[in-house]
Amino acid sequence: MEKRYKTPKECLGKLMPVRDTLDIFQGKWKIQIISVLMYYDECSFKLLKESVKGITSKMLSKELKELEVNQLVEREVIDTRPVTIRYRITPYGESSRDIIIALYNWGVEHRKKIIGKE
Amino acid sequence: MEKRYKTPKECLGKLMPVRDTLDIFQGKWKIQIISVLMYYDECSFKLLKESVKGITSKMLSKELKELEVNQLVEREVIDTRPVTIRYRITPYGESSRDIIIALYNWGVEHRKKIIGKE
DNA sequence: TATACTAGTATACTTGAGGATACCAACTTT
DNA sequence: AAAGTTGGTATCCTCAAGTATACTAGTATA
Repeated sequence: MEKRYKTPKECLGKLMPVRDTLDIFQGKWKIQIISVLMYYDECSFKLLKESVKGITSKMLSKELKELEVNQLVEREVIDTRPVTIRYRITPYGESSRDIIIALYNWGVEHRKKIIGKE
Repeated sequence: MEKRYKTPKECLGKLMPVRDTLDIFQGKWKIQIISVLMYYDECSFKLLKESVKGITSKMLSKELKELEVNQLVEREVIDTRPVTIRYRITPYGESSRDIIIALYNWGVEHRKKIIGKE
């Protein structure tokens, strides 16, 4: 059995997938938007804006477009009067649920720790 | 059994822990630094800088300080000549492993999907 | 003596993410 | 006809995150 050393090069290889993920979910809003869509299953622009507290129309619109490009979210126009727009997580977007859950759980524990101290 | 409706207010409650977590891990580098520290168990400043590709001394120093403040990373000065500095994940920092794993796994699957397309 | 290494600090600078505000089209309601 | 609703755009602006570059103390090594 050969001896293995940990190297920056090997480390970078392990780090790459994490970097890729961070690239896609970067920014203040994308994770929050996905979380909200997972909560509601489907959602109008207005309801999203109310639920992702603090976000402006401009940012919400921009972030939704980027999430669409990456096929994490889909936008459906329904021919009613007036037109209804429905945002929804795609099946692929569903694959990020583990990330959301991990973030959620950590946040819950973190809050317990912080409160326990004060 | 009472009927339950999903509301922006209830949604915000569910979203709060996620927001808390995002606040702490925000930025381009913190998750990467933690990932690298988990890879090596312990690590010098130099090795960290080589492994977190692209980071500058200033950013690495700054981010490490913030991670220390949040008790996710510890810095040990060892009285050798020259002085050795050892960075390490704290036990509390270890609790973020699930997040790192989720990000890693998603990145791996994402890469498969992207490559499969080209 | 001169060069090199570790672990950073100091300073100046850039840039783009995000915020604030106003506005718009298409439609409905009163 | 006027006001309200949804689902956004269009501009302008700010600030902090991040970059670039140089430099330092203390030690070791050639």
